[in-house]
Amino acid sequence: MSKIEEKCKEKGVRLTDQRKIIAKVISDSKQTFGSKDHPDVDELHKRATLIDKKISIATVYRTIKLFEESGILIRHDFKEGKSRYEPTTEEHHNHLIDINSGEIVEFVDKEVEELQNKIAQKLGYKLVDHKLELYGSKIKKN
Amino acid sequence: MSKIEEKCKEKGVRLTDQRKIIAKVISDSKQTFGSKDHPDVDELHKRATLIDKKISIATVYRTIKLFEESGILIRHDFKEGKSRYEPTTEEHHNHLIDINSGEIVEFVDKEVEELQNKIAQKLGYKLVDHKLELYGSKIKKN
DNA sequence: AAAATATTTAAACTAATTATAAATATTAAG
DNA sequence: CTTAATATTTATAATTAGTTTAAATATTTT
Repeated sequence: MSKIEEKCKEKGVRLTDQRKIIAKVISDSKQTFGSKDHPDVDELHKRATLIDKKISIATVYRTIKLFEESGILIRHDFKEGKSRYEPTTEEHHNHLIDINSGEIVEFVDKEVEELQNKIAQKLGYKLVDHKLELYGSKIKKN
Repeated sequence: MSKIEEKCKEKGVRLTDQRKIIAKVISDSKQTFGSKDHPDVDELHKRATLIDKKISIATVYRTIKLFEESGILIRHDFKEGKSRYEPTTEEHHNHLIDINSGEIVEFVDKEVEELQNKIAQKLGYKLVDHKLELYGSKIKKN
């Protein structure tokens, strides 16, 4: 059973066949593609239909939304228009997006996290969510 | 003449009546509403029609795009779906979005800027663009 | 002032996403 | 277990933000 399936049980989300498939697809994205993945809805649908060719795009959208609301996965709206998804990880991380290839590099930086909290507090706010995205191009070594 | 009109001249963007109106609306957004504003296209259109009720939404979209490409204004894609706009400022700044009211607080933090550069470099990238958004709720004082 | 070029308008079109109604599957009650 | 009640899925229609197009208007060039 995938980690996402476990989480569904925890959160009381009923697991239908379709949801199991979508859960597996998302789970696998991290496993087999590594942190470079983060598929969009079309890609999730495409991968899901490899398992069950009858699954509809509407179900993918609905399930993704359900999973997001249950904190099972995270949606990202990078600068490209389409949303991209990844399973929720224990540790919060940020993203660097390669502007040439679209590849994603994940990183964690404690300093940044602390700084963000400090800033919010100074402005009189309680930090609820935050987004740090770096866009860059690869430095070639010689 | 508004600052944005001046910039258009600099960049060689021809100023039609409609563009002048839209330029004024954006200029005024910072002036009269302060940093809390950042209107979306609908709001820009609404304000523009107060000056000329014949101006079409397509022109607003086209002009906004033109202004953005000329570096005259900045588009933001916060978590709400619609893009919101502000005139380009000399100094780069970040945004804290009030999740309850949609209000925006702008802030500058040198430490954050430096940190971002350092992180990108460490990952082997040249930082081209970056986005830091904090989402928070107001702390009530007692 | 006429010809060439650019912009605007209104309306049609896209792409991503959401809602709806009928069909199918799941759960609960007898 | 078998029917009624509830939830989910499918296919399709609707919606929303944004873009494109063709005809009308305006601006610039000659």
